[in-house]
Amino acid sequence: MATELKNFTKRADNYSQWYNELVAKADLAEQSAVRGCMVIKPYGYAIWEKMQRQLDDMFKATGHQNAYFPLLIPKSFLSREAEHVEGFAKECAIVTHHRLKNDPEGNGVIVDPEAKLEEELIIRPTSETIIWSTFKNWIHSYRDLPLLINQWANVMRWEMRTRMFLRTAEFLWQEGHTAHATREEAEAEARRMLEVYATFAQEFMAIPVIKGVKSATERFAGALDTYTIEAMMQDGKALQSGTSHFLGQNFAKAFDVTFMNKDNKPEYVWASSWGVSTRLMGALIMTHSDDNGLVLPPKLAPIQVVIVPIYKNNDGLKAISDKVQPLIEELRAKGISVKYDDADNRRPGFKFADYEVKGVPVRLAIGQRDLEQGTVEMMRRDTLQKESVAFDGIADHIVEVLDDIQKSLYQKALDRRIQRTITVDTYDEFKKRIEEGVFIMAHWDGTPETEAKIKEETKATIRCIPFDSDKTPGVCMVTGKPSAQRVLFARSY
RNA sequence: CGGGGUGUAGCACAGUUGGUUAGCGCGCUACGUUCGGGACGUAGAGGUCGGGCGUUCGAGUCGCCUCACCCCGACCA
Repeated sequence: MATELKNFTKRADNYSQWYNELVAKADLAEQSAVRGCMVIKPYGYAIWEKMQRQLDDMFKATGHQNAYFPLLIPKSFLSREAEHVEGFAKECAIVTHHRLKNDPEGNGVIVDPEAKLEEELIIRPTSETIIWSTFKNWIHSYRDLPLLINQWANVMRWEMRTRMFLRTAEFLWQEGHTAHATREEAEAEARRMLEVYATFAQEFMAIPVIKGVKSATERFAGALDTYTIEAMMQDGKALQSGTSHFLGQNFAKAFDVTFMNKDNKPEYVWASSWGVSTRLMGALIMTHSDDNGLVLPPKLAPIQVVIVPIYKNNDGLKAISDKVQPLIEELRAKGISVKYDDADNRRPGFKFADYEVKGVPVRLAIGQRDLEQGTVEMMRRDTLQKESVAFDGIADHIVEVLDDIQKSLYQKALDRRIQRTITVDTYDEFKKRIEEGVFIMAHWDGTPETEAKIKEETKATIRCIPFDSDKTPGVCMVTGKPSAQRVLFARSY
C-alpha cells in the first residue's frame, strides 16, 4: 500500500489519479452507487465536523443564527429571479411524481403515472428562493432587520463531470442568507463574511487565500457582486474555496420582501448570501498532502497525536500503558485529541504507515528501549522527521510542535504560491507561462469579450480582481486598452 | 453529447492464433511463530469472466448489440 502510494508523484498529468488514490487510502470517501455522488466515510466526516464546528462558532460570533429550510423547492419559486434560474436551470434534479406502484409486467416497481405532481419540485441547488419566500413572512419592519440566518444543508447540482469533494452531484455546505435595511449594510455583510472565510482558511486550514471580487461573467447567478477566496493547489491550479454575494434587492423584489422604514415608508430589503462546502475538504487534501498521504493541519485533525506502543507480550504492553496513561490524560486536559493505539491485531510498522496516510500530525512511538532510557520517539507528519525526546515534560513540547506544524504548513503553502505567482505584460508570454501551472497577474480591459477570448485560447479564467494587490493602472495585454489594475488569472478546478 | 480506455474473486490484475477442471498478488478466515517502519509459515474460503444475441464440435478469448465505470473535452456560484 505504502509503495503504491509512494509511486505517485504530483505531476500535473496524473494529479487527479494521485488525488483519487489519496482520498481512498486515507479513508476519506468513496464513490457511491448513485451517479456523481460520494459516500463520506467516518474519518473524512470527522474532519468535516471539525471544520463545521469551527465555522459555526465563527458565524455565531458574528451574530448569525441557524435555521433549516426545505429540500424541495416549487418550480415556480426558481423562476422568480430571471438570472438565478438561468444560472441553475441546466443542473437541476426534478421531482415529478409522489408514488410508485407494482409493475403490471412484473419488473419490480414503476412510477405511477396517476401520481404526477401538479407542480414539479426542484431538489435545491441553493436555497435563495425558498428562503426569500419565507423571509417575506419574517420581515415587516426595520426592527426585524438585520436578519442573519445560516443553514447547514445538502444541495444537489447535476454536474456533467464530478470529482471527489471538488465537484459532486450532492454536497454538504452551509449557506448564509441575510437581509438588511441598507445597501451599505448588505455589502458590508458580504465583505465581512468573506473575511470570516479567509480567516478560517488561513488560521485553521493553513491555506493562504487571495481575496477579491469576481468579474461579471464569473458572478453568482442573481448577484450584483460576488466576492471570493481563491487558493492555489499543488499543481498550480486555483480552487475557489468560498464565496459571498451582494445580492442587491434582486431577491427582495422577486419575492416582494419589504419593510417599513423609520419614516413609515415601505422599502425593499437588501440581501447577501455566502457559502462554503465540502469542497474545502478537497482544498485541504490538495494543498498539504505529499506522496506518503494526507497531511492535516493540527487544528482540523480528528486525531492530533497518536501513540503507538511497541511490545513483545502482555507484560510489555502493560508497562507501556501504565507509563503513557498519565501523559494521555495530561494531553487531553490541554484539549489535544489523543489516540493510544494498543490494538493487538496490527503491527507497529503497519500503524505507522496507516497514521501517516491519514495525516495525523504527531506520532509517538514508545517501546522497551524508551522505558529504560526515559525517552519516546516523536515524529511530525509534515517533515517526517523523527527525534528521540525525554518523556518528562513532553506534553508541553507536543503543544509547541503542533503549533509549529500549523504555522509551517501555512508558510509552506504561502511560499509556494508566492513563488508560482508571476506578473506578465504580453499575451504571448501569458500563453507560454500559463502552461507551467502558475497564477498570473496581468492587465485586462474589463470586457467580457476579452475574458472569453482568453478562456477560449488558454483555459485560464479571471479568478478574481484582488482587494490587496498593486493598484497601478496599465494596458490590457490582449487589446491594449486601459486597465485599472492587474487581475488574477489561473486555470482552475 | 463528442474522443479515448477499461469491465475476469472484496481490491489490483494475468489469461497465447478459440481447446479440457479459469490463474497470480494483496486482502479475508483459522492456527502457530512474530512485533523499533506496512511480518512470516501452513491450511482454507471466495468466480453466473458486466449483460444479451450470434459464429463454432467447443467462447473469458471471435462478431454484433447493450450496460456500467474511468480519463480528455463540452458544462460548472
